[in-house]
Amino acid sequence: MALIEKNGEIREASCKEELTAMRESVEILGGKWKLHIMRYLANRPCEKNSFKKMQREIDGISAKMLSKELKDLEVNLLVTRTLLETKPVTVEYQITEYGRGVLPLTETLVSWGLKHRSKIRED
Amino acid sequence: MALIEKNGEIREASCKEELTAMRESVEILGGKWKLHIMRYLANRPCEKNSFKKMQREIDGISAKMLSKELKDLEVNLLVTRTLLETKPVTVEYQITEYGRGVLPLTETLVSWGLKHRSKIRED
DNA sequence: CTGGATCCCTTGTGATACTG
DNA sequence: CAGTATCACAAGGGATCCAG
Repeated sequence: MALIEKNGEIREASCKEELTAMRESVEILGGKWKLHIMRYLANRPCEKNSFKKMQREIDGISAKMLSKELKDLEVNLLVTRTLLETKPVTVEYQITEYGRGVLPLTETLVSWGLKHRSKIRED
Repeated sequence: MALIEKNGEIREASCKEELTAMRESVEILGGKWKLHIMRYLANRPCEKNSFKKMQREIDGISAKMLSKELKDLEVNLLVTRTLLETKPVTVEYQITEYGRGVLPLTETLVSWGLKHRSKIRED
């Protein structure tokens, strides 16, 4: 059972609240790239993850999508954006400590996907 | 670390294989309704989950989407479809034992969503 | 009752060219 | 280098009607 904190009190979330929470999670983390980006940054916590480098290394992502997704993730406090006053300017992205909270989710998805593939193949 | 079974041998999945697995999971379970439906059926394992009843009880879903989503879920062995020769015919859906394997995922999403909401509100 | 067919609108995503 | 603007297209999803 999931717990919810509202107006200072902690209680059990209702079924409807759980559904809403799930939908919000999917909205925030769903789509083709968000979790991919999170994993990418999680695997490179100490490197200089410049925009250009990310675009080169994340399989087929376009600048437009990378820009948009990073902005969304930043709004949700999952990544940080650091502008460096080099010439020309560079920008570095890093996953936040809070952002690491999505890693259990990506792990669940990875292992489910692997199991599912063998399940589907076996019949 | 996630394990993968391929050609009879078991080994650790490569980073790329993990990404592919994650993407497949999102493709199969993503979208607006799939996980919602799975939770609905998981909470009603013994009831007669007719198409009509589901459409009435799952918030704003249209017949088209419910039909399509259930078909997708059935192909992936996550739900079963039983045609009853009543007059007129009725159809019952149930979550499979295998399908219950997605419940840890929905729980993760629920609790992440609840935590995230309070996180975002607090600043 | 189930759910397919059709039409239509919105959103997501990609390609390319361009600016500070 | 880091993005934005624009165009174009595919996919997601809703409404309605209809057939078995």
